[in-house]
Amino acid sequence: MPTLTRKQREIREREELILSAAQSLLHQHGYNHLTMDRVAETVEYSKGTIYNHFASKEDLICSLCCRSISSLIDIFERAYQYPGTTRERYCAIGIGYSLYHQLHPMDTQNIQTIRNNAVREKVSEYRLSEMESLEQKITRIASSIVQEAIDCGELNKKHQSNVNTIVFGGWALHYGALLLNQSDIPLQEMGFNPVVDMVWQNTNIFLDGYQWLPLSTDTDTNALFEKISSALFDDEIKLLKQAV
Amino acid sequence: MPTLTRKQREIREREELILSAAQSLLHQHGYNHLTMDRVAETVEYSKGTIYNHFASKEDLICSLCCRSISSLIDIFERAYQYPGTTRERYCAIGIGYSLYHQLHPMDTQNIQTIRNNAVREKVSEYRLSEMESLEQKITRIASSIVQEAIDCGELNKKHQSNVNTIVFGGWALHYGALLLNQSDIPLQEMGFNPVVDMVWQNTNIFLDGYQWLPLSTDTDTNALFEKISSALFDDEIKLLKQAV
DNA sequence: GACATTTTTTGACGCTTCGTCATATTATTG
DNA sequence: CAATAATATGACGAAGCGTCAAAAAATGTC
Repeated sequence: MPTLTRKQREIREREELILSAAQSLLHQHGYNHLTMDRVAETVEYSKGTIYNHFASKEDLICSLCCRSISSLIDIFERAYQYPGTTRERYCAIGIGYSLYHQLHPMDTQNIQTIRNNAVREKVSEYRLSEMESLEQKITRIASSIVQEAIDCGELNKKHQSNVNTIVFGGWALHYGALLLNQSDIPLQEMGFNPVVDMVWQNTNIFLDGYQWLPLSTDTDTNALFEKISSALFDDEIKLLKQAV
Repeated sequence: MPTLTRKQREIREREELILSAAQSLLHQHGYNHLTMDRVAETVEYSKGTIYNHFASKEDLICSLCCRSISSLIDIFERAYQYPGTTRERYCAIGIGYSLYHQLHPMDTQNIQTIRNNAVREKVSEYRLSEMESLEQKITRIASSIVQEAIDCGELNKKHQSNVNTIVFGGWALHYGALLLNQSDIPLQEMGFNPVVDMVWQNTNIFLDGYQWLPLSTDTDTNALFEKISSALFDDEIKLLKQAV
C-alpha cells in the first residue's frame, strides 16, 4: 500500500506541471508576462483548477522559490561534503551560491520578488512556512561548517558566540552582491570589477578578518577557486560556458 | 529674471505635493494600497494630471527612491566630514546607512521594489538616469574615503587596485543585511543576533581583513559606535528612540 | 448497471487598477 | 475680446486577479 493514493499522485504531478509551465513562461517572457490565465492555457486546465493548487499568483511564485532553494540546498550539501579544510568547505558554499545564481538569474529575481513584503502579504501561510523551513535548513548547513571549524581549531574558540554572525555575514555579502549585480545598476561602467570576482575576494578577506585558517595570504586563492569549482560544480560550469 | 517661470515653479511644487501624498499613503497603508486613483484623490488633481508628471506608477515610486537616495547622500556627506581616521569615517557611512534604513524602513522597501527588473521595465528612461547618477554620486563618496586611506597610509598601497572592491564589499554587506532584515525571515527565531549588531561586527572584521588601520582589535568598537552615532546622527537617534 | 452522493473542474463574471485620450477648461497672446 | 495654445479632466478600454454557481467526473451503494 503506497503512502499516496493514485489521486494524490495525480495532484502532485499536475502541480509539477503547473510549476514547470510557470517557470517556462517566466524564462521566456519575464514576470510581467506571467499571468494566471496564460498558465492555465499552457497546461490546458482551467484557471479554477490552478487556484485549487495555489492560493494566488504570488503563492505560485513562492512555490517556484521553494524549488530554487531546494536546488541550493543540494549545492550546499555537496559543498559540505567537499574533502578539504573547513574554510575551503565554507568557501565552497559561497562559490556554489554564486554559480547557481549565475546559472539561474531568473530564480534569483524570483527570490528577490518574494522577499518583498508587499508580495509576501499575498502568499499563503502554508507556503511561507514551507519556505521558512527550507531557509532554516540551508543556514544550518552553513552554521555547522562554522561550528566544525571551531571544534577543530581552525577558527578561534572566542568566536563560539559568533557562529551565526559569521554565517549572516557571508549570507549578506553574497545576497547583497547578487542583488546589486542583478539590478540594472551599471556596475561595470561605474568602474567595478566583475561581481563574482569581487565577492570571492571579499569573502576571503572577510574570513581572514575572523582569522579562519588557513589565511588567504598563505593560499593561492585563484587556484583554490578553480579547484573547488571544478571538483564540485563541473556540470554547472559546463552549462555556464554553454550559455555564454 | 528667475531661472524658473511661475508656471515651472507651480509644476515643481505640485510634483512635490504628489510625492508627499504618495509617500504618506505608502506609510499609512503599504504598497498594495497605493493606487494612482488614490493619489489623485488625495492631492485633489485628476489622474491625468498625475500622469503628466509621472510616466507610470513605477515611475512615481522610482522618484520616491531618488528622494531617499538624496537623503542618504546627505548622510554620507556628513559621515565624510567626520573628524577622525579614514576607517572611522568609512564606518560612519555604514552606521548612517543602517540608521537611515531603521528610521525609514518603507524607503528601503521601495528601493528594493525598484531594483526589481520587472518593476524597472516600467520606469521612464529619464527617471532611471536620474537614479543612476545619484547612485554614482553616493558610491563616489565611499570610494574617495578608501582612496584617502591609501593616500595617508592607513590602508596598504597594494590595495590601490581594490578601492572599488572594498566599496562594493561594504555596500553588499549592508545592503544584503538590510534586505534580509526587512524580509519576513524570522532571523531572531533562527538564532541570529540583532541585524545592526551583526552588521557592525562584520564590517569591523571585514576592514580588519583588509588591514585598514586602526584595527578593531586595538579599538573599543562599542564605544566607537556610540561616539560616531552621537556625533553625527543625534537627530536620527532621537527619532529612532521616539519611534520605539 | 443504475442511481445517489461526493469531489473536482470549469469559465463566465465581478472587481480593481492601470494608463489613455477626446473633450473641457484655463492661460496666453495679438 | 477673440483666437490660439497649454493644461486638466475623468470616462473609458484593457488587462488581470480571484470567485463561485453550475457542470462534469469520480466514487459509493444496492
